[in-house]
Amino acid sequence: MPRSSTSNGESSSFSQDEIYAQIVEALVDQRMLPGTRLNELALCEVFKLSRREMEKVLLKLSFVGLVKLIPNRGAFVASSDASEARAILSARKIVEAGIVEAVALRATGADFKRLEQNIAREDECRHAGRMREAIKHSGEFHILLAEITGNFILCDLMKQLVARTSLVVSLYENPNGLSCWHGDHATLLRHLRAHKARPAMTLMQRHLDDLEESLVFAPQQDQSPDLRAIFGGVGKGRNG
Amino acid sequence: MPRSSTSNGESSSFSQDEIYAQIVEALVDQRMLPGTRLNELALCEVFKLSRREMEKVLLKLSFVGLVKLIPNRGAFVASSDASEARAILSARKIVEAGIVEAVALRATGADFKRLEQNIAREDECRHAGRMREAIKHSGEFHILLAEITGNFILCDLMKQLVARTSLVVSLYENPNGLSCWHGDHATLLRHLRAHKARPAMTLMQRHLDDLEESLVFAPQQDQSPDLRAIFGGVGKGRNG
DNA sequence: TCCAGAAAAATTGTGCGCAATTTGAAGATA
DNA sequence: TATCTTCAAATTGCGCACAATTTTTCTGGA
Repeated sequence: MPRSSTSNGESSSFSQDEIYAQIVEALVDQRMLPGTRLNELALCEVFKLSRREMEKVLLKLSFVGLVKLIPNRGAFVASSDASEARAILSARKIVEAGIVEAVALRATGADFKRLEQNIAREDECRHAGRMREAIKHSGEFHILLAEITGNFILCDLMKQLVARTSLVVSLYENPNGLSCWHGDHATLLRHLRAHKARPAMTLMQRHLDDLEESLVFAPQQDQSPDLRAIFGGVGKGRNG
Repeated sequence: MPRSSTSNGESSSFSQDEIYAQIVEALVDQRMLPGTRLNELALCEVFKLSRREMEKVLLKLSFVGLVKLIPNRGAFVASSDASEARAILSARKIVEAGIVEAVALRATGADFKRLEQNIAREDECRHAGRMREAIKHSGEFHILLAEITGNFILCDLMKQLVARTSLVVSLYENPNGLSCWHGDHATLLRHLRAHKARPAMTLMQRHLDDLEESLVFAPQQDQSPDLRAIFGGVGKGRNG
């Protein structure tokens, strides 16, 4: 008998890793906003997973800071306060400066090709007005840089940090700001191709500085806003 | 009734975090070498923890790469191959360069004091011949640097990387090498006090380069060496 | 209508026990 | 003696059921 069956034989039966990836993707795509409660049984139902296995997935998500587990209350999409948000971006500045330096010194033609393709895809989405997809590609650019270093530890770390950044942006992005520093990636790629490490590092630093400055850390909502708080007090009556 | 009871009322009852820390400490102190099997029930017995809770601790240890969980076989102290060992050190070079730069630019007198005390303690142990303790302090120096940045993400990351480095060293250290670059920390502190970021970064880089070069990646043992492998083939007969 | 207080429902926490697998040892055969 | 097979012991994997807690709903009084 296959190991991952859930008492009905025809389930789609994803593996734990796949489900972890799917949830991360949903968070990155901002389909679930910070503070959203992740009902364990509902997740089990959706993914056809036992509670025990889902518990492990949620544990992993909490270890990487994407989910907060509150005893006896359950799992919530992580909702960073300003200090934590700044720590995430600060960590990125430090780590990505090093990554960019390594890439500038050691990347090959095939690597540049991958970066180029990513930028092309992002532009494509952006011009087609599919901003959500464009933002996703934008994040993947940074992960791609980590991949090019060939260091799986940095790669995992960047996946975490990019995902957490996505949550932070959805919490604190300036609704007026147009978040339009999308030329940066292309410029960075030129620096990398020319093996100009120092300018590449400076640009990455400024890229992340700009992102941080585009955020507005006004106290807009509570530490752990529930669904009710997010969707307002309209949900009380059940009639149309 | 207290939540963490294990059916006998008088247990020492550590929390999960405390036990996690204790195991990490044992690994860092090289009281358990890479490849050592961590028997779940035995750990439950020692720490007076239920299997379920211990499972979570082991899961966390595996997430940070200190333990490898093999399905149906259990938990083993992580035994990195050469490629993984290099990745760990390479990640440290990139991250710690950034940390050192941040510390050089922003650290205060109190921070320098902490570093100074750490160096003093390490020297003390070294001169007293308590090398194991000296090595531990040496590792803590690097964690201290991360703490001084005030960035908890970098701090957690460095704790992981230092611990994993300790495992790598115990696997690959050159038995002839004396591993005597212990003046580096003091020199680094001087650079930091003088806010000389660039020399400090270069020194840290060289410090880690030296560490890496002191390792010998000869194929000395298998991927998952069991206790038998470690303690040789002498254990078959039971008579003295 | 509004606000405590209590009962009910929903949800999470976790020990227990068995199934599945691996490990170790004993036995058979050449 | 060495090697393969077989069987028993040890160990991990995991569903289940109940306990503990929180959340929601219901109720009565001001």
